Amino acid sequence: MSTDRTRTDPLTGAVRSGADAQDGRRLDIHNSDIPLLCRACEARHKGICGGLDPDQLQRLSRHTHKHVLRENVEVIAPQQPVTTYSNILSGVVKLTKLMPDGRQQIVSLQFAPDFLGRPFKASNEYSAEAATDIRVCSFPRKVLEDMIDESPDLGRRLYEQSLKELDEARDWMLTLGRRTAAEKVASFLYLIATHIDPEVDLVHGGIRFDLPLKRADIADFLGLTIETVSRQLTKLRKANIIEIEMNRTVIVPNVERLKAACAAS
Amino acid sequence: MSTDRTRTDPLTGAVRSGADAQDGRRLDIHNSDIPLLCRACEARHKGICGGLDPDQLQRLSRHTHKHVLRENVEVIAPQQPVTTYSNILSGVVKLTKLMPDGRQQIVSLQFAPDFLGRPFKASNEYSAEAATDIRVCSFPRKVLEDMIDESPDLGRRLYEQSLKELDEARDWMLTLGRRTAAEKVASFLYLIATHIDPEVDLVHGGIRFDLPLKRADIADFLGLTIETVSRQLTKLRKANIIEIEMNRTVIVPNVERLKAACAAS
DNA sequence: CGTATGATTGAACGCCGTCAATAAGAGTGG
DNA sequence: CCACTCTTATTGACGGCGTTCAATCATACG
Repeated sequence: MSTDRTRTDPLTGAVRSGADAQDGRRLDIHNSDIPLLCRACEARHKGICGGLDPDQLQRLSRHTHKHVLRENVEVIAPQQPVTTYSNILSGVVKLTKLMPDGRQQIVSLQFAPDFLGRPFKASNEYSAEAATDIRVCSFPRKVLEDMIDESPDLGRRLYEQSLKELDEARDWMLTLGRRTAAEKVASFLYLIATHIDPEVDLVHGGIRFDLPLKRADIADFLGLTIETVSRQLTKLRKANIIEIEMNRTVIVPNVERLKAACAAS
Repeated sequence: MSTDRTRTDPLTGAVRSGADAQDGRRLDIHNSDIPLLCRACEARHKGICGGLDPDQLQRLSRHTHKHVLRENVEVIAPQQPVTTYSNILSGVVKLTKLMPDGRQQIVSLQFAPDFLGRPFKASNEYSAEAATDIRVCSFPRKVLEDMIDESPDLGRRLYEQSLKELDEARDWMLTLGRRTAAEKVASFLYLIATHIDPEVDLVHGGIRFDLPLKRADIADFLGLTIETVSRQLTKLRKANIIEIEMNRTVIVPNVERLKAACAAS
C-alpha cells in the first residue's frame, strides 16, 4: 500500500525518466532494464545497489518494498531473527543497545543511503528505530545473501560500508571515553552538521539544520543525561557558538568555532 | 632474520608434518603444496588465510615475513601510508586514538589470529602497537588487495572480521557511555578472560590469567584514570570477586560473580 | 645504592548526575 | 475558545563519583 505511494513520490520524482543522466557518476546504457522502482533512487548509485547489474536489480526489485516509517518505529527488533535488510532512502535511524536496568546507549546514527542490517548473523544485538520519519527500501534476507555470492562488487560495497561504520564507531569511542560533556555536545552538533546536508547561509558563511534527535536521544548517544545536554547547549548558545530556534533548529554562524569546541583530534 | 627463527619456532612446531590432519576443519589434499611458512599456522584456518587456496598461499607466502615484536613497538603508525597488512599469531595488540592535548583512548584490543589493517584506505586513523610481546605475519598491501579481487572467500572472511569488530566496538560503546567505573573494570576483566585462553582450575571451577595491559592502558581502554582503575581493582579484590598476584596475574574463583559485576546486557 | 617505572592509597575538588520545579507546545475534548 | 493533559525542554540546588594532586611503596635495572 505504501509501496504504491512512494513509487510515485513527488519528493524524488521517482518515475521521471532521464533523471539518471543528470547523476553523472554512471550512465545506464539500457535504461529500460532498470526497474521502475530503482530509477532515481540514490541508494542505487551511492549505496550498495551500485554493486548490482541491471539483471540483478530486476531480481532484487521483485522482492523489494519501499516503506515510510514514522518517528520511533522499529526497523530492526533486538534478539529477533533477521528476515529483511533495508536501505535508508531518507531520514535518520538510530541503533540502540539496552541494559536490563533500563540504561541505554545509541551506538550509531545512520543516514541515507546507508545499508541497514547485519549479514551472516541469525539475530540482531541491537534495535534500529527511526529517529525521524524515514523512507526505507526493504528486501528479504535470502535474496541479498544469494546475490553477495554472485556479485563481488556487491560484497565489496558491503565490506566498505562496514569498514566505514567501524571507523565511525571508533571515532565515537574517543568521544565517549575521553571528551567532556561540553566537547561531547559540540561533537554531536558537528557530526549532524556534516551528515545532514545543511542549509548554507552564503552571506555569512554559517549553516542551519534541524536536529534529528530529541534531547533524550542526544543524551543516550553521548552517554550523558538530558539535563547535562540541555545545560551544555545553553552554554554553547551563550558563548555565541550556536543559536537555537524552536528547540530543534540549530544555526552555526562559524563552523570552525564549533569544530574547535569539539577539541577535535 | 627473525623469519628464519620463527619458521622453526618450537612453540608452534611449525614444520611437523601431519599436524594439519588433527585440525579437522579442512584437510589439505596435497600438503606439499602448502608453504612451509604456513603449515600449522593458526591464521591459516581460523584467520583470513583460510580463504586462500594452496596456490594463493604460495604466492602470498613469497612476500610474507614473520616478526617478533616487543611490548610497545608500533605495528601501524597513525597518519602514515599503509604499506603492509598483518595477521596476529600470538599476543595482544592495542589500537589507540590520540588527541592533540595528550588524552588517548584505546578503541580495540586484538588477539590471534586477528587480521590487522584497514583495507581500501590510504592512511590509518589510529596507531596499532603491541600491548604484549607479539608474533605477526606481515605481507605487502598490494599482494593482499589483488587476492581479494580473485578470491571471494578471502573477501568474505575479511568482511566477517570487520563485522565482528564492529559488534565488539559497539558493545564497548555501551561500556564507555553507560557503565560505572566498577562495572567498567569488571567488564574489562571479563573481556580478557574470554579472549585469552585462561588456565582453568578444574577443582574449584575458577580461572587464572595474566593481564596483557598495564594499568595505564586499562585506564585508556576504559575511559578512566589509572587511580580509579587501581581503586576499583582493590574493591573487586575486597569483595572476593578476584585475587591478584604480582600485580599482573588475576584469579577469578567464580566467573559468574564477575559477570554479574559487569551488569551485563 | 640510586634511579626509573608501575602501582596503590589518601585527601580535596569539581564535573556531572539526581531530584525537583517550571515553562512551553501539541493534542484532545468540552 | 478554553481547560486539561502529556510530552519535551530548561533551570536550580545538592550530592556523589571519579579526577586531580600528592605521598608512599615495590620491583627492576644500571
